[in-house]
Amino acid sequence: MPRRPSVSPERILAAAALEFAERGYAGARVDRIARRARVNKAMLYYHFTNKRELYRTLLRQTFGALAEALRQIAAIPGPPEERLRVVVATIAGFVEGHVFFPAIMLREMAEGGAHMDAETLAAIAAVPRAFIGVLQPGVEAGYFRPMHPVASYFTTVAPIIMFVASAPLRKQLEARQLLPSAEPLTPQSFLAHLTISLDRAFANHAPVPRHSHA
Amino acid sequence: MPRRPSVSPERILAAAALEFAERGYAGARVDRIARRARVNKAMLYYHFTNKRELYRTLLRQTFGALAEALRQIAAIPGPPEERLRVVVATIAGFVEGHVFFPAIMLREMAEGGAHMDAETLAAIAAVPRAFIGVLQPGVEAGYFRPMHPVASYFTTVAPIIMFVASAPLRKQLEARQLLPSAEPLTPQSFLAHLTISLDRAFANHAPVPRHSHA
DNA sequence: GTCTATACTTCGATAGAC
DNA sequence: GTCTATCGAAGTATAGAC
Repeated sequence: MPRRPSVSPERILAAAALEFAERGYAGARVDRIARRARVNKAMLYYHFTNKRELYRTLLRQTFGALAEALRQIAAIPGPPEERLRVVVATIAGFVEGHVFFPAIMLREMAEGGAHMDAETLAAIAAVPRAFIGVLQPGVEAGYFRPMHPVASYFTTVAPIIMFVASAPLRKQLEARQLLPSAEPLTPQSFLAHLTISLDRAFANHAPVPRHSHA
Repeated sequence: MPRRPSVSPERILAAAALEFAERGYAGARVDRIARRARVNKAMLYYHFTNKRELYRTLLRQTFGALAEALRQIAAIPGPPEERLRVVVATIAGFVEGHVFFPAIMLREMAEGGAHMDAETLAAIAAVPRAFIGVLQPGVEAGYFRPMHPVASYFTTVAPIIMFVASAPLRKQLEARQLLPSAEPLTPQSFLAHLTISLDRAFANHAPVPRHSHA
């Protein structure tokens, strides 16, 4: 994923991603996106019609890519616990390659789906759907305890997204020594903590049911 | 906490809370805040100088109140596991009384501390500090497994905030049947899920150390 | 403390030449 | 496809009467 794509629409999308992540939809400036992409503003409108369409395109593309990455995990062989670990690693890896994503995801939840059309909503929904597609078989097979799929989604995804998205704010707090932590928490050790936590949180301690006698 | 305080500054703050939560700092309109508070726009500037000061005041007040609520948990007697449950319930209760809070918290993390001064940063930092003040003694006493305090903070708080904040978006997805969930997940059952999850995730399975032999 | 009217600025979007 | 110039709307903030 090159940081400076040579084709205009891609460069514009890359610049838009950073701008929307940093400032939000309302705070983003079309002028600034064009400048960051080193294209003329009229060029931007030529390719994307308006600010809203540019934003929607970015959302569709980004959430779609994450959903696709998660869907591929379902095919991985091995115990459900292992796939859960891969889910966490996959989201973390996606975020590493799309640094703008956590902020945009937080903002979209706060906005409650404003400036979105049906297609964009579907792309967003594809992420929890893919997650649930990977995790739920493990619940049904009795490896994980009975859980509402949406609950397992938020318990897993929220910490990753919020931890990564809050990095700039945490950095500010640490610089002013407003956090009591001895050593700053690295992404690696946070992911290790989360993986262990989810392993324990989701494990089914009851005997694995063979067939339902209902 | 009355929804329609009779004094102007309070009414303005209440209106600002909703507006900033729904639209974010850049998307919020001073005109709209004034209208929602049923005060003249000039009145708003008379009390709060400008939009930025109004926003900062809101943040200080809100994060300060949550931190205060969390600090009081440290005094509650009983095992650390019980205090962890109280922490979850306290945050959930706070959110219930401050419906605007989750969206604002998500937006602030995404913004990375823009438009904040030292005092506001300190108020925000007070929340994790208070959380850690409640949880960390349980770690040191060996009731919880060794964890970086900031990691435990995000593992606990992120799911609550993101679940509640995402309610409007989830509602949209459910209305279009884009989520595979049989029944929609209620806040109550989500909190039950999270409480059990954290209980297991944080529990120390190793024997409780008496005194360090270091 | 409260209100009306308005100054000043910024921003999204387009016209129209090349 | 690309660029310059600019329009019109919307927004923050204030002046100044009461």
